[in-house]
Amino acid sequence: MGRIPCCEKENVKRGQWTPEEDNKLASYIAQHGTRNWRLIPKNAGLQRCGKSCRLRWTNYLRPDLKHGQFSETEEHIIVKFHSVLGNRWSLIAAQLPGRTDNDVKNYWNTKLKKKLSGMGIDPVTHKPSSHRMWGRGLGIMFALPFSYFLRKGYITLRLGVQLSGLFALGAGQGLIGWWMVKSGLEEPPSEYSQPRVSPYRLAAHLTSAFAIYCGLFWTALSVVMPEPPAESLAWVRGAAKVKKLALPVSLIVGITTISGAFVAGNDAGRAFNTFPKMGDTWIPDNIFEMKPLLRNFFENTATVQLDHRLLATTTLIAIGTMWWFTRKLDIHPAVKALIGSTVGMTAVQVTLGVLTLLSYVPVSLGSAHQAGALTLLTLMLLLNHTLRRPSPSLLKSLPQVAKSNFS
DNA sequence: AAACGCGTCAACCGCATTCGA
DNA sequence: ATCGAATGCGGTTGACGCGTT
Repeated sequence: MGRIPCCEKENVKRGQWTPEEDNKLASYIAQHGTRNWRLIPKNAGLQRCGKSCRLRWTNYLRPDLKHGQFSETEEHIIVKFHSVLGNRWSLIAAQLPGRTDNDVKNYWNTKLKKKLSGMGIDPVTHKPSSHRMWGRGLGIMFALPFSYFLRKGYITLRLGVQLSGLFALGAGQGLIGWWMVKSGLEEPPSEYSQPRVSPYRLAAHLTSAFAIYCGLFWTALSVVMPEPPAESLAWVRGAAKVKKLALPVSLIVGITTISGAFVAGNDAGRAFNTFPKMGDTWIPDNIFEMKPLLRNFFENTATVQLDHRLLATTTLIAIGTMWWFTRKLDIHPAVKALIGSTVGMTAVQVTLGVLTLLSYVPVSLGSAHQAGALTLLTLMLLLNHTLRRPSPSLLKSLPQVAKSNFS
Protein backbone atom coordinates (compact mmCIF):
# COMPACT_ATOMS: atom_id res chain seq x y z
CA MET A 1 0.00 0.00 0.00
CA GLY A 2 2.26 2.77 -1.15
CA ARG A 3 0.56 5.78 0.33
CA ILE A 4 1.29 9.06 -1.36
CA PRO A 5 2.13 11.62 1.34
CA CYS A 6 -0.03 14.56 0.38
CA CYS A 7 0.63 15.47 -3.19
CA GLU A 8 1.32 13.16 -6.06
CA LYS A 9 4.49 14.94 -7.02
CA GLU A 10 7.61 12.88 -6.51
CA ASN A 11 10.11 15.72 -6.44
CA VAL A 12 8.86 17.50 -3.34
CA LYS A 13 11.32 18.46 -0.65
CA ARG A 14 10.54 17.72 2.95
CA GLY A 15 12.02 18.63 6.28
CA GLN A 16 13.43 21.87 7.55
CA TRP A 17 12.98 25.03 5.49
CA THR A 18 16.05 26.91 4.30
CA PRO A 19 16.22 30.72 4.44
CA GLU A 20 16.17 30.80 0.62
CA GLU A 21 12.92 28.87 0.52
CA ASP A 22 11.48 31.14 3.18
CA ASN A 23 12.39 34.18 1.06
CA LYS A 24 10.85 32.73 -2.06
CA LEU A 25 7.63 31.86 -0.28
CA ALA A 26 7.38 35.12 1.64
CA SER A 27 8.00 37.32 -1.37
CA TYR A 28 5.60 35.31 -3.51
CA ILE A 29 2.87 35.63 -0.91
CA ALA A 30 3.62 39.32 -0.44
CA GLN A 31 2.84 39.77 -4.14
CA HIS A 32 0.06 37.32 -4.80
CA GLY A 33 -1.50 36.54 -1.44
CA THR A 34 -2.55 33.10 -0.30
CA ARG A 35 -5.12 32.22 -2.85
CA ASN A 36 -4.51 28.61 -3.80
CA TRP A 37 -1.94 26.67 -1.78
CA ARG A 38 -1.68 24.00 -4.44
CA LEU A 39 -0.39 26.50 -6.97
CA ILE A 40 1.83 28.52 -4.70
CA PRO A 41 4.88 26.22 -4.64
CA LYS A 42 4.70 25.79 -8.44
CA ASN A 43 4.50 29.49 -9.12
CA ALA A 44 7.02 30.46 -6.47
CA GLY A 45 9.51 27.92 -7.78
CA LEU A 46 9.56 25.76 -4.67
CA GLN A 47 10.03 22.00 -4.58
CA ARG A 48 7.44 21.68 -1.84
CA CYS A 49 3.90 20.51 -1.56
CA GLY A 50 1.24 23.12 -0.95
CA LYS A 51 0.44 21.83 2.48
CA SER A 52 4.00 22.24 3.61
CA CYS A 53 4.01 25.83 2.31
CA ARG A 54 0.80 26.67 4.12
CA LEU A 55 2.17 25.28 7.37
CA ARG A 56 5.41 27.19 7.00
CA TRP A 57 3.53 30.40 6.31
CA THR A 58 0.90 30.15 9.02
CA ASN A 59 3.23 28.89 11.72
CA TYR A 60 6.38 30.80 10.99
CA LEU A 61 6.52 33.32 8.18
CA ARG A 62 3.25 35.19 8.72
CA PRO A 63 4.26 38.77 9.60
CA ASP A 64 1.76 39.14 12.44
CA LEU A 65 3.28 36.33 14.50
CA LYS A 66 4.86 36.75 17.89
CA HIS A 67 7.96 34.67 18.29
CA GLY A 68 9.43 35.08 21.77
CA GLN A 69 8.56 33.43 25.06
CA PHE A 70 5.00 33.26 26.24
CA SER A 71 4.19 35.97 28.76
CA GLU A 72 2.62 35.36 32.12
CA THR A 73 -0.70 36.74 30.88
CA GLU A 74 -0.67 34.50 27.83
CA GLU A 75 0.07 31.55 30.06
CA HIS A 76 -2.93 32.33 32.25
CA ILE A 77 -5.16 32.65 29.22
CA ILE A 78 -4.04 29.27 27.91
CA VAL A 79 -4.67 27.56 31.23
CA LYS A 80 -8.03 29.23 31.66
CA PHE A 81 -9.30 28.39 28.20
CA HIS A 82 -7.87 24.91 28.27
CA SER A 83 -9.82 24.22 31.42
CA VAL A 84 -13.09 24.86 29.57
CA LEU A 85 -12.18 23.96 25.99
CA GLY A 86 -9.77 21.05 26.43
CA ASN A 87 -7.33 20.41 23.60
CA ARG A 88 -9.02 22.81 21.18
CA TRP A 89 -5.77 24.44 20.25
CA SER A 90 -7.01 26.66 17.47
CA LEU A 91 -9.77 28.07 19.65
CA ILE A 92 -7.30 28.75 22.42
CA ALA A 93 -4.81 30.28 19.99
CA ALA A 94 -7.57 32.57 18.76
CA GLN A 95 -7.51 34.23 22.17
CA LEU A 96 -3.83 34.99 21.79
CA PRO A 97 -3.05 37.40 18.96
CA GLY A 98 0.12 36.38 17.18
CA ARG A 99 0.18 32.80 18.42
CA THR A 100 -0.68 29.70 16.41
CA ASP A 101 -2.37 26.53 17.47
CA ASN A 102 0.92 24.71 17.03
CA ASP A 103 2.71 27.14 19.35
CA VAL A 104 0.06 26.81 22.00
CA LYS A 105 -0.03 23.04 21.73
CA ASN A 106 3.75 22.77 22.00
CA TYR A 107 3.87 25.14 24.92
CA TRP A 108 1.16 23.23 26.69
CA ASN A 109 2.76 19.85 26.14
CA THR A 110 6.29 20.85 27.05
CA LYS A 111 5.83 23.40 29.83
CA LEU A 112 2.37 23.99 31.17
CA LYS A 113 1.41 20.37 31.78
CA LYS A 114 4.43 19.89 34.03
CA LYS A 115 3.94 23.19 35.72
CA LEU A 116 0.33 22.42 36.58
CA SER A 117 0.99 18.94 37.89
CA GLY A 118 3.86 20.42 39.87
CA MET A 119 1.35 22.72 41.53
CA GLY A 120 -0.79 19.73 42.40
CA ILE A 121 -3.31 20.33 39.64
CA ASP A 122 -4.18 17.59 37.22
CA PRO A 123 -3.60 18.99 33.72
CA VAL A 124 -6.47 16.99 32.21
CA THR A 125 -9.24 17.78 34.66
CA HIS A 126 -7.82 21.04 36.08
CA LYS A 127 -8.75 19.78 39.52
CA PRO A 128 -6.36 19.42 42.44
CA SER A 129 -4.73 16.03 42.18
CA SER A 130 -5.83 13.18 44.36
CA HIS A 131 -2.95 13.34 46.83
CA ARG A 132 -3.90 16.83 47.84
CA MET A 133 -7.56 16.01 48.00
CA TRP A 134 -6.78 13.12 50.29
CA GLY A 135 -4.84 15.50 52.49
CA ARG A 136 -7.75 17.88 52.75
CA GLY A 137 -10.22 15.05 53.10
CA LEU A 138 -8.23 13.70 56.00
CA GLY A 139 -8.47 17.05 57.74
CA ILE A 140 -12.25 16.86 57.56
CA MET A 141 -12.32 13.18 58.50
CA PHE A 142 -10.43 14.18 61.60
CA ALA A 143 -12.22 17.38 62.50
CA LEU A 144 -15.82 16.22 62.14
CA PRO A 145 -15.70 13.20 64.46
CA PHE A 146 -13.47 15.17 66.81
CA SER A 147 -16.04 17.91 67.27
CA TYR A 148 -18.78 15.32 67.63
CA PHE A 149 -17.00 13.39 70.36
CA LEU A 150 -15.96 16.62 72.02
CA ARG A 151 -19.57 17.72 72.29
CA LYS A 152 -20.54 14.31 73.61
CA GLY A 153 -17.92 14.72 76.30
CA TYR A 154 -15.95 11.63 75.37
CA ILE A 155 -12.68 13.49 75.12
CA THR A 156 -10.65 14.17 78.23
CA LEU A 157 -8.53 17.29 78.48
CA ARG A 158 -5.34 15.30 78.04
CA LEU A 159 -6.64 13.47 74.97
CA GLY A 160 -8.00 16.71 73.57
CA VAL A 161 -4.59 18.35 73.81
CA GLN A 162 -2.95 15.34 72.18
CA LEU A 163 -5.44 15.23 69.34
CA SER A 164 -5.22 18.97 68.75
CA GLY A 165 -1.46 18.65 68.55
CA LEU A 166 -1.81 15.90 65.99
CA PHE A 167 -4.27 17.98 64.00
CA ALA A 168 -1.80 20.86 63.98
CA LEU A 169 0.89 18.48 62.76
CA GLY A 170 -1.46 17.39 59.99
CA ALA A 171 -2.07 20.97 58.95
CA GLY A 172 1.67 21.56 59.06
CA GLN A 173 2.09 18.54 56.84
CA GLY A 174 -0.11 20.20 54.24
CA LEU A 175 2.07 23.29 54.42
CA ILE A 176 5.26 21.27 54.04
CA GLY A 177 3.73 19.53 51.04
CA TRP A 178 2.91 22.85 49.43
CA TRP A 179 6.35 24.19 50.27
CA MET A 180 7.82 21.01 48.81
CA VAL A 181 6.25 21.20 45.36
CA LYS A 182 6.97 24.91 45.33
CA SER A 183 10.65 24.09 45.43
CA GLY A 184 10.17 21.96 42.35
CA LEU A 185 8.83 24.95 40.48
CA GLU A 186 11.31 27.63 41.32
CA GLU A 187 13.88 28.48 38.72
CA PRO A 188 16.96 26.34 39.15
CA PRO A 189 19.87 28.17 40.79
CA SER A 190 22.11 27.61 37.78
CA GLU A 191 21.12 27.21 34.16
CA TYR A 192 22.18 23.61 33.98
CA SER A 193 20.46 21.74 36.77
CA GLN A 194 16.96 20.46 36.56
CA PRO A 195 14.43 22.14 38.79
CA ARG A 196 13.40 19.44 41.19
CA VAL A 197 11.85 18.97 44.56
CA SER A 198 14.29 19.85 47.32
CA PRO A 199 15.55 16.71 49.08
CA TYR A 200 15.17 18.41 52.45
CA ARG A 201 11.55 19.25 51.89
CA LEU A 202 10.68 15.81 50.58
CA ALA A 203 12.43 14.27 53.57
CA ALA A 204 10.60 16.66 55.88
CA HIS A 205 7.25 15.77 54.31
CA LEU A 206 7.95 12.06 54.65
CA THR A 207 9.33 12.29 58.18
CA SER A 208 6.40 14.39 59.25
CA ALA A 209 4.01 11.84 57.76
CA PHE A 210 5.67 9.08 59.75
CA ALA A 211 5.62 11.19 62.89
CA ILE A 212 1.92 11.93 62.54
CA TYR A 213 1.20 8.29 61.96
CA CYS A 214 3.17 7.32 65.06
CA GLY A 215 1.39 9.96 67.11
CA LEU A 216 -2.02 8.81 65.93
CA PHE A 217 -1.24 5.18 66.48
CA TRP A 218 0.12 5.75 69.97
CA THR A 219 -2.84 7.89 70.95
CA ALA A 220 -5.27 5.33 69.60
CA LEU A 221 -3.51 2.55 71.49
CA SER A 222 -3.71 4.55 74.69
CA VAL A 223 -7.42 5.03 74.27
CA VAL A 224 -8.03 1.36 73.54
CA MET A 225 -5.58 0.02 76.12
CA PRO A 226 -5.25 2.45 79.01
CA GLU A 227 -3.27 -0.16 80.98
CA PRO A 228 -0.52 -2.37 79.64
CA PRO A 229 -1.14 -6.11 79.80
CA ALA A 230 0.35 -7.06 83.14
CA GLU A 231 -0.70 -10.07 85.07
CA SER A 232 2.04 -10.38 87.62
CA LEU A 233 4.77 -8.34 89.24
CA ALA A 234 7.33 -10.67 87.71
CA TRP A 235 6.13 -9.80 84.23
CA VAL A 236 6.13 -6.11 85.09
CA ARG A 237 9.79 -6.40 86.17
CA GLY A 238 10.53 -8.31 82.97
CA ALA A 239 8.86 -5.62 80.89
CA ALA A 240 10.99 -2.97 82.55
CA LYS A 241 14.13 -4.84 81.54
CA VAL A 242 12.98 -5.24 77.95
CA LYS A 243 12.09 -1.57 77.86
CA LYS A 244 15.71 -0.58 78.50
CA LEU A 245 16.56 -2.27 75.20
CA ALA A 246 13.40 -1.49 73.29
CA LEU A 247 13.66 2.28 73.70
CA PRO A 248 17.11 2.71 72.14
CA VAL A 249 16.29 0.18 69.45
CA SER A 250 13.17 2.18 68.56
CA LEU A 251 15.30 5.27 68.32
CA ILE A 252 17.60 3.52 65.85
CA VAL A 253 14.60 2.36 63.82
CA GLY A 254 13.32 5.93 63.75
CA ILE A 255 16.64 7.35 62.63
CA THR A 256 16.96 4.71 59.94
CA THR A 257 13.50 5.62 58.68
CA ILE A 258 14.41 9.29 58.46
CA SER A 259 17.61 8.39 56.69
CA GLY A 260 15.44 6.44 54.25
CA ALA A 261 13.44 9.59 53.65
CA PHE A 262 16.65 11.32 52.62
CA VAL A 263 17.49 8.45 50.29
CA ALA A 264 14.11 9.03 48.67
CA GLY A 265 14.61 12.80 48.62
CA ASN A 266 17.93 12.49 46.83
CA ASP A 267 16.88 9.64 44.55
CA ALA A 268 19.92 8.01 46.06
CA GLY A 269 18.60 4.54 45.27
CA ARG A 270 19.35 5.06 41.60
CA ALA A 271 23.10 4.85 42.05
CA PHE A 272 25.37 2.13 43.41
CA ASN A 273 22.87 -0.60 42.61
CA THR A 274 25.03 -3.34 44.07
CA PHE A 275 25.11 -5.08 47.40
CA PRO A 276 26.92 -5.44 49.74
CA LYS A 277 29.62 -3.39 48.02
CA MET A 278 28.82 0.03 46.59
CA GLY A 279 30.02 -0.35 43.02
CA ASP A 280 33.55 -1.71 43.19
CA THR A 281 34.34 -0.50 46.67
CA TRP A 282 32.88 -0.80 50.12
CA ILE A 283 33.02 2.92 50.66
CA PRO A 284 32.82 5.27 47.67
CA ASP A 285 35.68 7.76 47.67
CA ASN A 286 33.57 10.84 47.08
CA ILE A 287 31.48 10.61 50.21
CA PHE A 288 33.02 13.76 51.69
CA GLU A 289 33.35 15.64 48.45
CA MET A 290 30.96 18.50 49.26
CA LYS A 291 32.25 21.64 50.90
CA PRO A 292 30.70 21.91 54.32
CA LEU A 293 31.26 18.34 55.48
CA LEU A 294 27.79 18.11 56.96
CA ARG A 295 26.13 18.71 53.61
CA ASN A 296 27.31 15.31 52.40
CA PHE A 297 25.00 13.58 54.85
CA PHE A 298 21.94 15.23 53.35
CA GLU A 299 22.76 15.89 49.71
CA ASN A 300 25.53 13.58 48.56
CA THR A 301 23.96 10.55 46.93
CA ALA A 302 26.81 8.26 47.90
CA THR A 303 26.93 9.37 51.53
CA VAL A 304 23.18 9.33 51.98
CA GLN A 305 22.97 5.80 50.67
CA LEU A 306 25.96 4.61 52.68
CA ASP A 307 24.35 6.05 55.82
CA HIS A 308 21.16 4.21 55.16
CA ARG A 309 23.03 0.95 54.58
CA LEU A 310 24.95 1.36 57.82
CA LEU A 311 21.89 2.36 59.80
CA ALA A 312 19.84 -0.49 58.38
CA THR A 313 22.56 -2.95 59.30
CA THR A 314 22.75 -1.43 62.76
CA THR A 315 19.00 -1.80 63.11
CA LEU A 316 19.16 -5.42 62.10
CA ILE A 317 21.91 -6.10 64.61
CA ALA A 318 20.20 -4.08 67.34
CA ILE A 319 16.92 -5.89 66.96
CA GLY A 320 18.69 -9.22 66.83
CA THR A 321 20.51 -8.30 70.01
CA MET A 322 17.29 -7.30 71.70
CA TRP A 323 15.79 -10.64 70.82
CA TRP A 324 18.91 -12.51 72.08
CA PHE A 325 19.00 -10.83 75.46
CA THR A 326 15.29 -11.09 76.09
CA ARG A 327 14.71 -14.60 74.87
CA LYS A 328 15.02 -16.22 78.30
CA LEU A 329 13.39 -13.51 80.37
CA ASP A 330 10.15 -14.20 82.16
CA ILE A 331 7.88 -11.82 80.28
CA HIS A 332 4.35 -11.58 79.00
CA PRO A 333 3.92 -13.87 75.96
CA ALA A 334 2.53 -10.94 73.99
CA VAL A 335 5.85 -9.14 74.45
CA LYS A 336 7.74 -12.21 73.27
CA ALA A 337 5.51 -12.45 70.22
CA LEU A 338 6.07 -8.79 69.47
CA ILE A 339 9.83 -9.09 69.72
CA GLY A 340 9.73 -12.08 67.41
CA SER A 341 7.64 -10.11 64.94
CA THR A 342 10.07 -7.20 64.93
CA VAL A 343 12.94 -9.57 64.16
CA GLY A 344 10.99 -11.08 61.29
CA MET A 345 9.83 -7.75 59.98
CA THR A 346 13.33 -6.31 60.08
CA ALA A 347 14.63 -9.23 58.06
CA VAL A 348 11.85 -8.70 55.52
CA GLN A 349 12.52 -4.99 55.42
CA VAL A 350 16.26 -5.37 54.86
CA THR A 351 15.63 -7.90 52.10
CA LEU A 352 13.11 -5.58 50.50
CA GLY A 353 15.55 -2.70 50.69
CA VAL A 354 18.34 -4.65 49.03
CA LEU A 355 15.98 -5.94 46.33
CA THR A 356 14.71 -2.45 45.69
CA LEU A 357 18.23 -1.19 45.27
CA LEU A 358 19.35 -4.06 43.06
CA SER A 359 16.42 -3.58 40.68
CA TYR A 360 16.91 0.19 40.33
CA VAL A 361 13.97 1.24 42.49
CA PRO A 362 10.81 0.20 40.68
CA VAL A 363 7.83 2.01 42.17
CA SER A 364 6.29 -1.23 43.42
CA LEU A 365 9.33 -2.29 45.45
CA GLY A 366 10.04 1.25 46.60
CA SER A 367 6.52 1.55 47.97
CA ALA A 368 6.75 -1.87 49.54
CA HIS A 369 9.97 -0.86 51.27
CA GLN A 370 8.29 2.30 52.54
CA ALA A 371 5.32 0.30 53.75
CA GLY A 372 7.76 -2.06 55.44
CA ALA A 373 9.28 0.85 57.31
CA LEU A 374 5.83 1.83 58.49
CA THR A 375 5.07 -1.71 59.58
CA LEU A 376 8.30 -1.91 61.53
CA LEU A 377 7.62 1.43 63.18
CA THR A 378 4.16 0.17 64.08
CA LEU A 379 5.60 -2.92 65.70
CA MET A 380 8.07 -0.82 67.69
CA LEU A 381 5.24 1.41 68.87
CA LEU A 382 3.18 -1.61 69.86
CA LEU A 383 6.14 -3.04 71.72
CA ASN A 384 6.88 0.15 73.60
CA HIS A 385 3.23 0.68 74.35
CA THR A 386 2.94 -2.83 75.71
CA LEU A 387 5.99 -2.27 77.90
CA ARG A 388 4.63 0.80 79.67
CA ARG A 389 4.61 0.70 83.44
CA PRO A 390 1.16 -0.06 84.84
CA SER A 391 -0.55 2.53 87.02
CA PRO A 392 0.15 2.29 90.80
CA SER A 393 -3.37 1.10 91.51
CA LEU A 394 -3.04 -1.75 89.05
CA LEU A 395 0.40 -2.61 90.42
CA LYS A 396 -0.99 -3.00 93.91
CA SER A 397 -3.55 -5.52 92.75
CA LEU A 398 -1.10 -7.77 90.93
CA PRO A 399 0.07 -11.16 92.20
CA GLN A 400 3.76 -11.99 92.38
CA VAL A 401 3.62 -14.62 89.67
CA ALA A 402 1.09 -15.07 86.93
CA LYS A 403 -1.32 -17.93 87.12
CA SER A 404 0.40 -20.26 84.73
CA ASN A 405 -2.09 -21.36 82.16
CA PHE A 406 0.92 -22.23 80.05
CA SER A 407 4.59 -22.57 80.76
C1' DA B 1 35.27 10.80 23.09
C1' DA B 2 31.26 8.66 21.79
C1' DA B 3 26.99 7.30 23.08
C1' DC B 4 23.03 8.28 25.40
C1' DG B 5 19.02 10.78 27.36
C1' DC B 6 16.08 14.54 27.38
C1' DG B 7 13.48 18.74 26.21
C1' DT B 8 12.08 21.57 22.53
C1' DC B 9 9.79 22.79 18.46
C1' DA B 10 9.07 22.73 13.46
C1' DA B 11 7.09 19.74 10.54
C1' DC B 12 4.28 15.75 9.19
C1' DC B 13 0.17 12.72 8.80
C1' DG B 14 -4.42 11.43 8.44
C1' DC B 15 -8.96 12.58 9.34
C1' DA B 16 -12.79 16.14 9.49
C1' DT B 17 -14.83 20.04 7.69
C1' DT B 18 -15.61 23.51 4.37
C1' DC B 19 -15.53 25.31 -0.18
C1' DG B 20 -16.66 25.94 -4.86
C1' DA B 21 -17.64 24.47 -9.49
C1' DA C 1 -27.51 19.74 -4.33
C1' DT C 2 -23.27 17.09 -4.91
C1' DC C 3 -18.71 15.63 -5.06
C1' DG C 4 -13.91 16.17 -5.21
C1' DA C 5 -10.44 19.47 -3.93
C1' DA C 6 -8.77 22.62 -0.48
C1' DT C 7 -8.23 23.81 4.00
C1' DG C 8 -8.34 23.21 9.03
C1' DC C 9 -7.23 20.63 13.01
C1' DG C 10 -5.02 17.93 16.51
C1' DG C 11 -2.05 14.01 17.57
C1' DT C 12 2.49 12.47 16.66
C1' DT C 13 7.14 12.39 14.83
C1' DG C 14 11.84 13.26 14.46
C1' DA C 15 15.81 16.49 13.93
C1' DC C 16 18.46 19.28 16.71
C1' DG C 17 20.95 21.17 20.61
C1' DC C 18 22.63 20.46 24.98
C1' DG C 19 24.15 18.21 29.02
C1' DT C 20 25.53 13.82 31.12
C1' DT C 21 27.89 9.38 31.50
